Amino acid sequence: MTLKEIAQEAGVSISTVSRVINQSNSGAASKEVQDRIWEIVRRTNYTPNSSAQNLKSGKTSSGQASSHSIACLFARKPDAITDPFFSQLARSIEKEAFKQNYILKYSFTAIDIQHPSTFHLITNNQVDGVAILGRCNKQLLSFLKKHFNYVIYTGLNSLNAKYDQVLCEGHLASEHAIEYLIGLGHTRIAYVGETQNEERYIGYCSTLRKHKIPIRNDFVSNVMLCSEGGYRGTKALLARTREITAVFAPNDLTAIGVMRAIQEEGLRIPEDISVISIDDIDMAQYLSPMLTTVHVPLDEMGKMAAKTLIDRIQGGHHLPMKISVPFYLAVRESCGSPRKMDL
Amino acid sequence: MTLKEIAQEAGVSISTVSRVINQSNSGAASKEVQDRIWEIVRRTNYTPNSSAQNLKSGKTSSGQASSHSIACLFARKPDAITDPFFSQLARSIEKEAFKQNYILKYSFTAIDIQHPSTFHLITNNQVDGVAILGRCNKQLLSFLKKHFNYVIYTGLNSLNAKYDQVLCEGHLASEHAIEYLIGLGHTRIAYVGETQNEERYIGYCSTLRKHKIPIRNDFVSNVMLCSEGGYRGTKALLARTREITAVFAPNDLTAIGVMRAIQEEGLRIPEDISVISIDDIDMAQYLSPMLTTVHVPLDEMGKMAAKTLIDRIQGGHHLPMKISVPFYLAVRESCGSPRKMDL
DNA sequence: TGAATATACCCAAACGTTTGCGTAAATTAT
DNA sequence: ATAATTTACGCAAACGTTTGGGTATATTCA
Repeated sequence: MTLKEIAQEAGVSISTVSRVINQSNSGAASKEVQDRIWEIVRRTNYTPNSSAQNLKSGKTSSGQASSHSIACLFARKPDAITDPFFSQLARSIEKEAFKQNYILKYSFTAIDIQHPSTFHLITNNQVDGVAILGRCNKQLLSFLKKHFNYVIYTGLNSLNAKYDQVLCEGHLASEHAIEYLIGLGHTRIAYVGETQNEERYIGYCSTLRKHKIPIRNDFVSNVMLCSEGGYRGTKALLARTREITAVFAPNDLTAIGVMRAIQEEGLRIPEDISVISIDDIDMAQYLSPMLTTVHVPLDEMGKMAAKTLIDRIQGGHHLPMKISVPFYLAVRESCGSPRKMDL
Repeated sequence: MTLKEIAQEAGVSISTVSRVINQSNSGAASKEVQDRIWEIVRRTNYTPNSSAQNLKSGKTSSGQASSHSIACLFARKPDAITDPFFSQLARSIEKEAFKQNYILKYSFTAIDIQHPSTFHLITNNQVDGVAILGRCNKQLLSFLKKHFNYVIYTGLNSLNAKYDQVLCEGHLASEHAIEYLIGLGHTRIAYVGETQNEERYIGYCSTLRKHKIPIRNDFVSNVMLCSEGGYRGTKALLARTREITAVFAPNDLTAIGVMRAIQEEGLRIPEDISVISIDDIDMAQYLSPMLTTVHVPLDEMGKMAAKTLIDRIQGGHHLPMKISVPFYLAVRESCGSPRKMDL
């Protein structure tokens, strides 16, 4: 079904049909004609050909055509989508976007965004804006800068002030967690997770420093942020030293592996070693012991991200906004005071 | 950059540029002209406007234009994307598709696929094929039937023989798990998970029946497939009866909640109650106790799904294929023999 | 009653491609 | 040397929309 066919059947011109369907008031049609057109539209299940729409309205040189759609880019690592932190974020972004009549058009994960075919799709003004989930490197950033007017960083602090951001301030979240441990009496706190470009690690360091607690190299295991990483890192850590009384993992996924490794070594959580992390993914409260973790309001973040991005697209604001979400410590079972003999 | 501009700069006609770029030999150009054109293309980073391409080549009535892209539809429930089973599947589909120069264009999760705006996007021949993740209802199915030539079911048995399928036979996986429990000596095996339209539940029932073990209503908790569901279902179950010696959960996510509930009641796994499930998501082996579960080769499934769908798109086969992936039991720590007194 | 305005419509150009057809010039065959 | 063929291109239509600029007819105002 095309406008032409509808026009023929309704006995009017194509322009009239177009205007009626798009409700552009400029050249209104009579109630009669409108009804006739809508009847045909509904009966034939007509849907506009978006290629034609885009082609027509996508002015190459000046304005962008609005496709009422946005994209999600999992920038951090290839399988970010399998990290609940990001997939939950994507889900809530989509939900909110949908509410506002935008759709989540692409959500790329394991692919190289700069591959020619992707490049095509992305650059043919097919999406109005992009939400970057996770940090992205310089190269990717400059690529995006070139091709998108509307970009928002979601999830992690990007250290880039040019675009909107909805983020969880990693160093603050870490501080929250570490302060809690210190409050319980811990001083020998290990770190298991990525250390490079990881502000959650920076928060770990700065908070210890603040309390004049030296950062010991043998207390730090640099591993990838996943259960396996947590497991391996902790195994190595415990092979190195048994002095620690607590482990801080930068995310829950890692903490799961950390806990496993500790328990496998015959140690108890929290009696022998406390475990704390950040994120509070759905399953955190169903682990044994229930994970004490800094709750990051993922759904709220996603919602805010979508709102902000769409507002920006619609010209609602022009200066880069930086929205930090609040978090709180979900105190559960995996942390306790260190035993006397440890102190 | 448009063909027109390139043509101008190269001093040739648009048609020539188009033909050179698309390497359609019909009206070849001289080596000289070709070089000149390609030089401009590369220098200016020209990318064809896919809207125009689609518009032109997407014959409404006859053949479809190939966009070298596919879509993923999370059909089962709104937040399927946060279930590692599905997100891992999506990831591997994308990976393989990308290898074959297809891209994963849309992946809808929490949205109503039949909403007008989505409908538009989907039906404007913007994707070559669709991979449905999870089971989908009649309504959705007939919708898809109408609008897509190429559809593949991935993950779960769809009981529909018209389309390609790459699946894990749920009842067999269940049988695998239950047989193992029975082999260990269990007879009082509970089920915690969805019961409607759930073939993993069917497998649970049929395997028990096969062994002449009656299916007790009070051993079955009908809850949603997530950690919370597992937790609540098991809590209710244990409030009802303490006779059970094992719990079968249809997926790992649910099993996490099941384990938590059991441990919270002061019972030990596997000494007091064994827990078994299906999927073997990444973190299954980092739980305490390590989860004994039926390993489903998700990466292989996704890979096969993408391969099959693309092969179908390219006309490689025409009859619906049904590919079942093999699975094996990953025996770990969460199952043991029931204590003597239980028997 | 005539002029101004509003209503209800249509025409046609444009968006960037692809492609059938046409046609000169260059090459080959006879 | 002429005819037949090939090579190397250009012209223009078409895909389905949107939209600026029309033009009749109908309504309102002075």
